[in-house]
Amino acid sequence: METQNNRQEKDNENGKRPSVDFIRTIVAEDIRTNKWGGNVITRFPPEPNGFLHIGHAKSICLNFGIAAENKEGRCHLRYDDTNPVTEEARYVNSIQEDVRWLGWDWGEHLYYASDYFEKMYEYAVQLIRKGLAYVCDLTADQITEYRGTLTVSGKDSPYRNRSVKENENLFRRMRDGEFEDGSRVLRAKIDMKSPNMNMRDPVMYRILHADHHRTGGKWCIYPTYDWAHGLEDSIEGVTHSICTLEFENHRPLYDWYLDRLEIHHPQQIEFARLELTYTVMSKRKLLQLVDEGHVKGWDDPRMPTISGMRRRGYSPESISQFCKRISVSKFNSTIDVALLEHCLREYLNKTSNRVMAVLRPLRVVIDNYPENEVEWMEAYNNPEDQNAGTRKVPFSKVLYIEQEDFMEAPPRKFYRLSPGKEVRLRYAYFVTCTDVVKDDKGRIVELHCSYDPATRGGNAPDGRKVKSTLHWVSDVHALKVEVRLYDYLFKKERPEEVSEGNDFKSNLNPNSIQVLSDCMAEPSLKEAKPLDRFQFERLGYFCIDPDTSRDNLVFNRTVTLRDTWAKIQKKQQK
RNA sequence: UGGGGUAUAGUGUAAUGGUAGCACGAUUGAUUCUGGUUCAAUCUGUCCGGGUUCGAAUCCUGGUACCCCAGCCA
Repeated sequence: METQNNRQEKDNENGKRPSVDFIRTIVAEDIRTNKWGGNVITRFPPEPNGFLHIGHAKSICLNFGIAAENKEGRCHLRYDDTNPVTEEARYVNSIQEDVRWLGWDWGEHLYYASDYFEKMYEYAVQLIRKGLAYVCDLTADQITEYRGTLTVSGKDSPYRNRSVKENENLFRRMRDGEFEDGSRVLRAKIDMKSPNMNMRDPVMYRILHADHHRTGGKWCIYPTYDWAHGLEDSIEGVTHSICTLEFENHRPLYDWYLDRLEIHHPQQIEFARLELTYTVMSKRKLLQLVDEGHVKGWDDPRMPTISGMRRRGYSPESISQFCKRISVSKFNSTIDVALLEHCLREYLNKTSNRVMAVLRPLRVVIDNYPENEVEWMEAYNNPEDQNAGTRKVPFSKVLYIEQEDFMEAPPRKFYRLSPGKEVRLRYAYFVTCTDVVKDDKGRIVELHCSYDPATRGGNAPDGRKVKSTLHWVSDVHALKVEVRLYDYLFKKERPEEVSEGNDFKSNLNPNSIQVLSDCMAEPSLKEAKPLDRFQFERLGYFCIDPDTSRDNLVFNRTVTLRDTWAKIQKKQQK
């Protein structure tokens, strides 16, 4: 919010009007004209049938954000729990945890659509009495048939003209459980010839003898989305009911119900849902990945779920920043995941303590360094944050460096270690490679180097420069840790683009996870706790996974550092 | 001639009749004890055709493309 205010000030300085998205423009105009008595009441209305994902975060930041920006604003967290067959209490809990983690507070405004069931029933009776709703005995197939198609208008149900009395009686008996699932529905009497399919006598209630996660067996009729949603908004006094684009066609129905009932009528506003490259965003597809075991659960660090991203090492700040940057519009867009990663790195760079860890260790012996000697070298915890202080890192005769930091026959622009070359070991000494030891298959197993004692701390008194600085870990002090490397879940930028006969899962990336169990980390990491974040120098940002145990530290790679060398390599290969 | 939406650099997003700007990205260079960070420069754009106007991304008009709708899901 601070950023938002700063931006507005800056724009005003230039004499320009602050640029805000179209929804905030509407809200601001409504405040100016006192349309809602100065109130701004929004809501975030998830159905508890899955975990929240980054797309929901966009909606959360929008709804809670708008409320927070306005003096009289508030945002409700409301569970849209009108379908007992797909909803579960465990989802209710995860949703609250995620919204809270993202930094938002609904205060006492936590609501459930299921708490309004009685009230909704009464409103339905009102509509029946006004002759605007009727009980229909057509089967589901028949209803579909009578509805017509996009280009052919529908025809009236034979039950459309039942008397008010009969409708009231039948509806009462639906509620009382006299009828089987699917045998009858309550429908709004609107217009079977409407070009908008949603207006062709939509179903308001269906019979469902199913236990609800909150109301248990109390109800056997459940309201449909269109009937329920506007009532929920109305009952809560919502002013701006913000939803995604696919509900645009439903707005006339939203308006119709509230107009006929003559009750508080919020304004529905639609925006484009978030799509991201290299991932899928629909709950249905994410559920499929979980159920079919393509990932280890809703909170798998590869998932675009809030819980997955949290476990991966994302901060709420970076997600909020991302939502701010992408803004809100009605254009169906796909955001480059690089922008998300940019926001992530931006935050992590400023806040993460640096440590040294080696992912694929290569043993290095410093031949001229005294046996059994240990020096504790001073290292900055975070060069971006002076308050982060320093720590001591042990240096000794036998070390590990990264396998990829050594090449026997280096290509052009390879600045790292190779035979005869001198490099710096970060915060320690300059070393020169003197010998390469191989096994009988010709694989490099050990390096021998000499060090220059005059370069202690990392600088040469004679002023000579070195092209490269390597990270390292002392053998005897090293913590052996597990590191899980993640890549995009899908190989294609747009996983939905598939060849004939395939679905999005054919684009799954088989290498989206790689587990390294023989990594070496500096000893300061010993006391790290789940969700602690670090930068492994020169490698990326890492976060302790909850799978960590006392004798096995497990790290998730949140995101790599930007890697110019990798780009050069890629180009050289071409 | 079913209805409802949307079109601005590669990706997003501003400009509300008056210099098409910003971010990400890409490229190049500088700085650097992280090939990180930071800094500088460069790159690429108004869907198409007419019209109104001194002046159009913006207004009018005619096209085109894409998205959504035929659940008793939300």
